[in-house]
Amino acid sequence: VARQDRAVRTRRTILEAAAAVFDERGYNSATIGEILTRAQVTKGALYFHFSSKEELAMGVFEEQLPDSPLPPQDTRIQELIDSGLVLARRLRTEALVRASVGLALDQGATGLDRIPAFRMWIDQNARTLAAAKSRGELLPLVDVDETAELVVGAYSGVQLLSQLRCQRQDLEHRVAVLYNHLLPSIVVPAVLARLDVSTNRAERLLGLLEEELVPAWAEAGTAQKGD
Amino acid sequence: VARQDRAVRTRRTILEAAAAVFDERGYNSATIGEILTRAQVTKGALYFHFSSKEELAMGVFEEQLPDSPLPPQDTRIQELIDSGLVLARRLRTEALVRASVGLALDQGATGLDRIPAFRMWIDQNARTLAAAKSRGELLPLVDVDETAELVVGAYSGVQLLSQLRCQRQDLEHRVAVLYNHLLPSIVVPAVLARLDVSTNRAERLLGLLEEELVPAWAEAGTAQKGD
Amino acid sequence: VARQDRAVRTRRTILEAAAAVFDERGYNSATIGEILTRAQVTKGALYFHFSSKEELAMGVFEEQLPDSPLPPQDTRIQELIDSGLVLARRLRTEALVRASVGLALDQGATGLDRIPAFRMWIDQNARTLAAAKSRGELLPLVDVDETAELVVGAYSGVQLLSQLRCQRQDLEHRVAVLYNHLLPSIVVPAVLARLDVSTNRAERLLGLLEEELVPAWAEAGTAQKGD
Amino acid sequence: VARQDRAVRTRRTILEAAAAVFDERGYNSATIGEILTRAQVTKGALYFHFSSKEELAMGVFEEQLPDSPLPPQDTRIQELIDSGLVLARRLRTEALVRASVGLALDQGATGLDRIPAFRMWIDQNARTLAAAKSRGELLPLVDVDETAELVVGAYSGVQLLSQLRCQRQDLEHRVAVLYNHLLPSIVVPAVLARLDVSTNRAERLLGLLEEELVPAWAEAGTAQKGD
DNA sequence: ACTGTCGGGACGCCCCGTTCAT
DNA sequence: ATGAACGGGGCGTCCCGACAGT
Repeated sequence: VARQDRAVRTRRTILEAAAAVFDERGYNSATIGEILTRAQVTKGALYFHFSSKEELAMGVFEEQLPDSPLPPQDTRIQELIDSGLVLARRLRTEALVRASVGLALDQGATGLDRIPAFRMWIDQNARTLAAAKSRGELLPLVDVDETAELVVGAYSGVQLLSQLRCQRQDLEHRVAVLYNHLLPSIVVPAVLARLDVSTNRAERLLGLLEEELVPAWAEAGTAQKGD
Repeated sequence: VARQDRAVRTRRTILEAAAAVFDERGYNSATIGEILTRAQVTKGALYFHFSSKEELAMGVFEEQLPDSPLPPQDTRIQELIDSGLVLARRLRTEALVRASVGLALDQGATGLDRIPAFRMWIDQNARTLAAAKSRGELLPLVDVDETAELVVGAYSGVQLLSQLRCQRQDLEHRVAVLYNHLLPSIVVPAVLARLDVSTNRAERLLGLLEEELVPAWAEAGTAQKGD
Repeated sequence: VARQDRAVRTRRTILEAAAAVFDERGYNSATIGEILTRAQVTKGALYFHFSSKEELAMGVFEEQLPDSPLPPQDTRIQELIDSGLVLARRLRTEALVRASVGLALDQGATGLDRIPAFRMWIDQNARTLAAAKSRGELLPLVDVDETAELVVGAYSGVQLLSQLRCQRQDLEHRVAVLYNHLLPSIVVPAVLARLDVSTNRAERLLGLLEEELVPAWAEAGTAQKGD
Repeated sequence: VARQDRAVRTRRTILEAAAAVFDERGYNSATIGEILTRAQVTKGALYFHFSSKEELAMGVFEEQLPDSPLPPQDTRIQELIDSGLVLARRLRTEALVRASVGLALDQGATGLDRIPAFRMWIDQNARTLAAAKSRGELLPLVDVDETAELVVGAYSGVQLLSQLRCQRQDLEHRVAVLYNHLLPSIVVPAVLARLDVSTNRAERLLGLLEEELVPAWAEAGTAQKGD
């Protein structure tokens, strides 16, 4: 099994390097060669784990799926905000997440099916919004699907601009601004007043997670999901 | 001089083809070869007009600068909306505009200075917002610069998602949704009630422009600018 | 006739520019474009006078044929030396001569027949050596043809090395050294003692020429040639 | 390791083909394509071993450095002659040597540092001449450095002319002629009389080398070097 | 099972000599 | 004599196999 351990590590190394390069250069300009150099791995190794550049990209793509589940909140809409803020933070700190989003937005990623990634993201938001609506958190006129697409689209754009202007350094702030501007037209005033959209909320949330309080409500969270 | 006419036409043909390819493939994946094929032009012709792929991209970039001036409106904020809606429409109908925006958002466009394009767009919005604010159209807490960046970022993302999902066919609708969600947190209620954010407004505005009523208030518009 | 004057001047301008570029870059790396720029002439003009790059090179090649005839000397061998020293000087000062020699030595000059140039040069030397021999200036064992080829070959190499080391700045000195080393094995001691191989001899000779004493023995020279 | 063997062979094949093409066409006119064809190798193979045309040229350049050491002789000046004659022979029989010299003389070889090659050659000659002088083999007025440069330059030119006229077929003869003409003004008569400058001397020397008498005085030679 | 070396070839960009209408 | 267009290659990049070791 020692063998497999190493294999897993190698795979991870490659993925990490690929993520970095994809993020910096975009799919097309990223070269296998640079990934190789950065991962300190040879062609043979890479092609053992991934049989093509495309598959490598898909590997990066899928690697970050396990969204860390977040602590449940009073309102669904707060949970929506939380996931957005946490994503912002992870975008700044985790190359794989960065590359994932980058790839999804990269027009040049020929042959990569970028739609599912957005679908998942949108659906996730739509589900949360639907739950919020059924609990009376949203204004009556809100169209859940439309809003979900809007939020994802706007978020993507904000992230892109942040990247262009300052390497995403102010991403969390920009995302907070985005939510602050969108929520008044989505959420009922009573709920709106109680939402926390502060910039450092993501940090606090992730702090909690690492304190291993996680498992507790991780289960609770999934149990509660179907309410 | 007839000679030069043809040159101008050729240049235009190339630009148009380049715009299409850049739009479809992204800067990096676009190949000179495909542009050549699409433009029905030879390498020689292309390299006579543009000395490199990069310069070609810059050509596309600059070609659409002439924002058609729009008719002045009662409120500045309505003018902001108008420019957004009109841009949405042009994005759907004009390949060059499409490519311009695509290029500006394209990470792979090495050596292309994408920042100025955004700067201009943001500044334009910031100026309009400032004017609106000084006329009491905005809520007191609105930070003009922050909001301008937000609007541009969100718009970009919405446009990107629309492209991905349906080739921008519903772009105008999505932009309208965006404005409908953002404005309540920006504009004072009194003004908000009078805004027109209908999807087909862009079409109507551009219809007017072509009726050549343009010159009339084009002058008036500039004269009034200083109010 | 004014027309023709201009044509001649244009032709000359082009030739001069071509010479410079050929000299600096070599035949293959020289580009029509650079010649055009340097000559301040358009493509049409160039292709009116020379129908191809090759022909242009041939033009450069032939332009310097008119070896300025030199004043006759007591011994034929001194005349041989004179022509070598004068060539050295012209190589330093006249771009066309430089380019001519450069082209003749340029392996990359595809399609250019470089042999005739050498033939002429060798034959010229052989003739002078033969005359010298018939007048008893040479050692009995000297093989005129062999020696002529040797001199031309050695001269070429010395020139090349001088170019490589210092842009031919010391060419005249090197040529003098060459003659000083070769002559003892070619010329009879009595003549050898009276030869002038000083470095600045070329300058003095060319000085004379410009004082227009030229025509006088120019005729005399050709008359005497057959002796 | 069998793998590596093949690589070494491939590398050699490429070098050989490159040498041939560089020799025939000159650096600039030589095309990678022709080298590929001649070597029966694909671009991938070539660019695995050499990352650019320039580096390929440098490879050719360095490959022939190992001057076969020659048997020591009674006089240093004879050793000088020997090295010249042997080089002449190798120029005729070994493509790599030919290309090396060709490249060094090729003006078009942009980016190739041709000067060191000449420096080495000149210095080698200068050292031998200096040794000869200190042993009283040379005429008192001989300037060692000047003469070394002369010899190298003249040799180069003679070689060039031989190539042009008959593909270097008579190179050894021409080199012999060169030495025969130069030596009388360099060497004292007593030594001069005993020198062997016969055309086929190179062949005899190389014959000895192959008879494996080599090692014997190869050591002796280096030991003796300091005398 | 995994890693490294060497090689294969399709393109990509662009340079450059040349022609054609005017 | 000119501006515009033509098109053949040139060099180099890059994704990827084919195997040989381990």
